[in-house]
Amino acid sequence: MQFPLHPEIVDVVPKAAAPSNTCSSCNVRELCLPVGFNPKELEQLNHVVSFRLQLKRGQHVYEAGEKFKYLYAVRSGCCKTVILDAQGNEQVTGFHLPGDLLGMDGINDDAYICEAIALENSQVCAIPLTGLEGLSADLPGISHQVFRILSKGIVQELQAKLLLAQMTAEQRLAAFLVNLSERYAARGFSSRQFHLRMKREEIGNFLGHQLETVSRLFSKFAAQGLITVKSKDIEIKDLNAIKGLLTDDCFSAP
Amino acid sequence: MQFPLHPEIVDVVPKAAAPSNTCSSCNVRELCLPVGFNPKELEQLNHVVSFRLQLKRGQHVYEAGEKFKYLYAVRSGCCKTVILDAQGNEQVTGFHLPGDLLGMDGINDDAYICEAIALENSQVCAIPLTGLEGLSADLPGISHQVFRILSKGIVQELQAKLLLAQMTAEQRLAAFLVNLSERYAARGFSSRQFHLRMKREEIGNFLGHQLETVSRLFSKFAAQGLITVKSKDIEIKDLNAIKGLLTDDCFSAP
DNA sequence: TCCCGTAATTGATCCAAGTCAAACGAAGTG
DNA sequence: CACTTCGTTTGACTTGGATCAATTACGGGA
Repeated sequence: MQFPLHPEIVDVVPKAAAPSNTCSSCNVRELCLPVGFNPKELEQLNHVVSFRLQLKRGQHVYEAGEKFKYLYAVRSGCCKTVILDAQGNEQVTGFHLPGDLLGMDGINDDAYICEAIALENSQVCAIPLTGLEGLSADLPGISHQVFRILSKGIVQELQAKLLLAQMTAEQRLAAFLVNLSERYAARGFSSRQFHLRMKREEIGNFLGHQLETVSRLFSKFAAQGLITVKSKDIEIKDLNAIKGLLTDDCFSAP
Repeated sequence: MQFPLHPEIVDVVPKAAAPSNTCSSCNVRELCLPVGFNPKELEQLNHVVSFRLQLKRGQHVYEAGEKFKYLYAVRSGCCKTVILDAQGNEQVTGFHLPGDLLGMDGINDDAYICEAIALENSQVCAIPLTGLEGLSADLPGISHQVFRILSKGIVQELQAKLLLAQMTAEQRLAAFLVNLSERYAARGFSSRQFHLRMKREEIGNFLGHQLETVSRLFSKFAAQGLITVKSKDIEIKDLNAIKGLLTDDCFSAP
């Protein structure tokens, strides 16, 4: 079920053909690049978005080494980003939900360092950076918005560093669940029940562990009554207890 | 020997008093924010830099939680950046040499997430982001330059993630030495001999290991003839062999 | 509906790195 | 200069998670 690395044909959703498909009407606009934009700014952003891609599960949004052209905003679905080392080992660098921006690693060297792959059928919006720069004459706040979003990317990576450098496997998985729960909640989905779009192997890789470790910990958490696990369906039963694992104070008050 | 967290008095080096202290004349300008700038752009940048700080070893450039005001460029010396978790555990997020920019994590939420501390007597230049934004009317390339530098920060963190998630202790220390060696070389210092400004504990923390592990590996590398270690003075004896550790192919050609 | 390939679980064993501890060395202070 | 403190090295032992291996469960296609 391997899709071609870079599909020749993808469904391009032209702006004109789907007038409802705008940033102004997008239900993740407050989680995405235009967070806090006024209607005028939103309207301008509509014109900057070059196109929208409909991706099937397994398809690439962009590949490592490809020339940087766009930032991509996830509009629906779920993507993973991956960095490859010299020997071709994959390291999953993130899981991305609607509103998340992909491709920020490509600006520096004008080529994507990571690659982004859809974990389920997904829509992404292609936003040319030059287009945003063009807007900044009219709307001077745009550049600052991009600064903030890039800075947010840095902060997220720094926090991931903390997780990878200091936390136990148990804590990492707890942090992963809390993070997903909060992000689903922010998007209007249940924070208690959700369906994992990635497999154990990808979770393990992302967290710096093996898939067996992830599987064992899911079982352990379930046995402790913290969650229920039915394959990829997770139900959070005791969010506070899961959060409690993150503060490694083993003498914490009951 | 604990310095006050935020010293009341620091030596402020006013621009007017030290005309040679400009970006145009700075010997790390090609490694710093103005990489690739033409003389006109450099001249403009001189006026944006608000002040330069002279820091003693142990002094903070900025603290976590402090309101974001400036990006700081290391002009001389060496700084570390540190992120603190909920329990106050420190995670060293980077070691910064002349030309490196600090504080990019502060843009997102308008407050610094990390803190930056001088590891030796150091000079840093304070660059207000608003000042850079002000320049972009005249010099439209400035914003893109900041995008690139923020993107570079993201790429560096992604590579660090790869290191923390996949590499053995040996590989991490090897990567650390190669990285330092290359960065010293880029600054015109010896790539073979250098003086570590940080202690074993800080190296270990940065690499996600204990200080004992770092110490043992320095001894091991020395026993293998890859380096010599005299306290904090390192001499690289066989850079290729050290690089070879990074490609974990144990059947690599001789 | 039944297959078949993929994903997930669980067990047994092993090892890299952590932890604890002790001794040594270097650097700053009165 | 000696004292004290901080940093480093090295050893002995422990352990969390990796690795190897064997089932079991799931999901998509005919």
